Amino acid sequence: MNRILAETYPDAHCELDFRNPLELLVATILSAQCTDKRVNMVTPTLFAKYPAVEDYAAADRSEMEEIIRSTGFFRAKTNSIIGMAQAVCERFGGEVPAKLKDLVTLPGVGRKTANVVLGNAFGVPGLTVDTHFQRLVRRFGWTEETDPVKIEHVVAELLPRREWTIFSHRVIWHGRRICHARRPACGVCPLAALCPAYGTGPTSPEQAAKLVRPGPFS
DNA sequence: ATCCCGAGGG
DNA sequence: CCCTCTGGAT
Repeated sequence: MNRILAETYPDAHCELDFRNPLELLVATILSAQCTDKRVNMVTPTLFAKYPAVEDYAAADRSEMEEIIRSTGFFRAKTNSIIGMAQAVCERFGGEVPAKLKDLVTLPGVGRKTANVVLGNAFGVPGLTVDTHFQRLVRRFGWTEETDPVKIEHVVAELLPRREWTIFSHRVIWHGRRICHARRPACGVCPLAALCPAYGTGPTSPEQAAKLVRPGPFS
């Protein structure tokens, strides 16, 4: 399963734009229930206006809400970003912490967001169990669990630690392109022969081909 | 379990 | 109209 995904998505990587851990943390908070593409449309303006943690911590709420409005949940996300920044300044000396235990104490930062930052900004292997990941590993038949933490532990047992971050990206890319929540493109899926959920979506190649969403390296 | 919330696809 | 998009806090 992992081998085929690796061959299909040799260039899988984090698609959020960022230049440092703080920017990735902010971008990941914004990515909740929103496409990465949409996040990348607002972060250039956001990062220019708030270059440092101190700038977020002192930000005007309505000004920030205006910038991130199109990502949805904009009031909650503004509170999370400002609260996160204040906590980083007060409790971590202005540096984004590089430990899961510390990251999840920040407002608006859960286990999934923390693992994204660890894996992509700090080089610490982590499984990012998001909505795609949950759906896919269950369709693969790897687990029946619905609790993200349990799913994370099950998958951690099945893969070498060094594969955790890249595997998460491959799964997410596959979920975006082919294995959609609604009508997965089973007819053109490279995992079809191995997948217990084959048939969830259209199995004819012609029908399925119409459902494929082109990715950056399609 | 429910709320937060906008944008795009079917 | 409905559902879904790299969730987290209450």
